[in-house]
Amino acid sequence: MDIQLKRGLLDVCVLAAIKDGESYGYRIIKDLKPCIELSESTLYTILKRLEAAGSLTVRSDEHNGRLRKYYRITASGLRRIEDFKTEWKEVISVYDFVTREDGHE
Amino acid sequence: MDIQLKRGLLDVCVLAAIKDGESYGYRIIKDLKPCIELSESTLYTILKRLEAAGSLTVRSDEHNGRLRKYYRITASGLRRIEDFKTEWKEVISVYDFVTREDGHE
DNA sequence: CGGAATACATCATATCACGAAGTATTCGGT
DNA sequence: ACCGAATACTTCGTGATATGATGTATTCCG
Repeated sequence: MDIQLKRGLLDVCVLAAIKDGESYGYRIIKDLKPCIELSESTLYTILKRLEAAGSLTVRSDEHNGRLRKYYRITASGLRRIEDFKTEWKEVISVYDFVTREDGHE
Repeated sequence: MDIQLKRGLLDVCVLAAIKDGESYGYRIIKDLKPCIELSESTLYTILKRLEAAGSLTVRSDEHNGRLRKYYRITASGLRRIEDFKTEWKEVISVYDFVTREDGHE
């Protein structure tokens, strides 16, 4: 998918990936793979950004002697998904403008 | 609208604004206003980018003693709009993922 | 006469996706 | 027992991009 189009979707995709329960980085990437592809460097940047914004919380835990960071969505993060849905109406109207058959007369 | 969402739409909006006939910068902004807002600096950056990409051609003309640059969409630009429509199917499937009621079980 | 509108241009800045590279552990196959 | 793949997270540099600020110059309207 075009990188510019992805920009508006990635953050909210990551939030959607954890909205039904805690998850961690590597698994988020795999869960999102059928939906949208993103690299590790991209994901961890996004997770940090979302944490800084208060959209999710982090908890470090040991899993088989290996560190894992579990991410959980917050109320603010859920709200962000709702805001996205609201904004989507605008996006659709832009899409309609772009794909309309004939012009502004 | 969220700036990240706009990023995927602006180029194609500008192309859509000239797809039914030549237009110029200031008018494009006004024509797009009901659809999507963009500043002059943004528009002229986009027009330059689209020209470099061969999506449109420019023609300078004098209008009431004042310079005007008229932009016309090319076949490649029209194709770009078609590509956008194709990609939109992916976008919709991402949207469905984000807004699905319940999780990946 | 003056300010708003028209019209285009340049620059600096902030945000962001991504590849590359690194560290460290576990697991499966032979 | 060994080795490569998979797991898991981190940091750094780069390139693309939207935007505000600022500038220049002309026309139109009250």
